[in-house]
Amino acid sequence: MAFSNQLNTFPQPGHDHDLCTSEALKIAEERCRSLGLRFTPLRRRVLEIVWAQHGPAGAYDILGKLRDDKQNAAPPTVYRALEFLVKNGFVHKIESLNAFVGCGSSGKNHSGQFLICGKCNQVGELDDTEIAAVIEKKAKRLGFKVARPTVEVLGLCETCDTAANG
Amino acid sequence: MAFSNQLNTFPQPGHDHDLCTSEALKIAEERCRSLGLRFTPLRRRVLEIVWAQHGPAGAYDILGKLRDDKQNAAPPTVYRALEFLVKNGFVHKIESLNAFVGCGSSGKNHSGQFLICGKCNQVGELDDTEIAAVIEKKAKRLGFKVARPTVEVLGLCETCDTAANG
DNA sequence: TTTCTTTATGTTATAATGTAGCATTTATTT
DNA sequence: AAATAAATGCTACATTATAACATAAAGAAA
Repeated sequence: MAFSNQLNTFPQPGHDHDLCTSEALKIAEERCRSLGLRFTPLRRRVLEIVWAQHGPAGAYDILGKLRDDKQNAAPPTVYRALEFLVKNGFVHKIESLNAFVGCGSSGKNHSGQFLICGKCNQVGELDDTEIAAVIEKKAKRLGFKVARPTVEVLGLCETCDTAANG
Repeated sequence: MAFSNQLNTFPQPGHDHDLCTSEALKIAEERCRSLGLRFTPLRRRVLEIVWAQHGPAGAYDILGKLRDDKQNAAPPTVYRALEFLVKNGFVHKIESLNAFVGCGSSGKNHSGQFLICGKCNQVGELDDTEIAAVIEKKAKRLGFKVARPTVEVLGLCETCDTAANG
């Protein structure tokens, strides 16, 4: 399957937003089927909402959106769906923002590396093996066994930087 | 000034805990004086409490301890002191734990790199220029201007790993 | 010194984020 | 069809963090 849009790295201003979402949903659906995971309507809907933002979404933002078509939704509704989506690699939690973003490379490597623009709040996913390798190497040197490495880089994306400084 | 104890990297089981604390306080005091910052009794006490744990401390844990000798302390009391301490590099916030640890290298580089043991909850500070450089390089390649890079590695420290797997 | 100004702290209330626990429903297996 | 397991509904609550305004303390200017 070939996808026309970049699900990785930093999202470009003019990119096709809806296409990202529909591709992500399709990938999740397929992957769940092949793994025997239950991609329920609720989980699907939450994933859709997360992607619709194409930027970090707080759990309560998601809850608000979810309530548009599901009035009885409560915090656990969202948190449980997110738990499933995060556990299975369809969504990442950005710890420094207490927010969630769709994973641009579900199923592949999951290094958990993010570029967070402090201006437009967009998040780019890096998934860089060299970064992962250096972290692994240095940790190992200290006898530390790496389980889940996280890199969250706050800064300024190219678009915002250009807009600000020419 | 030479310090006998390792304020950096992963704390060893037998290390002199109190010495870490007193050294960290001394460093903070000196640095504040030289920079014209106000190292008030409250801020000093909060820093002391953070170091006393020698592991990540939640804001409300700190508040509890603070109340032992300051009954009227409230959340803003602690959060404001922490804000000062973080801003000036004496304390780091571990985003993935919503907790705070004393900075082992106040005043030097502040790469914000942490090894977090999921077993004993100890946190080691890395401060590795190679890791920082790779992140910087890869971000730059995407036109991203790095402001504050954070690396939080969840895993198992040598002590816990040895204890578990021989 | 005395006043002015800034910075820090006190205090109350509330916002934002996240979970526990148990009932009910829906799916899967036997 | 019955039994089991998984997911969701739902209430209540726990944890983390901040807003807003009053007071006090420190530093700068007169």
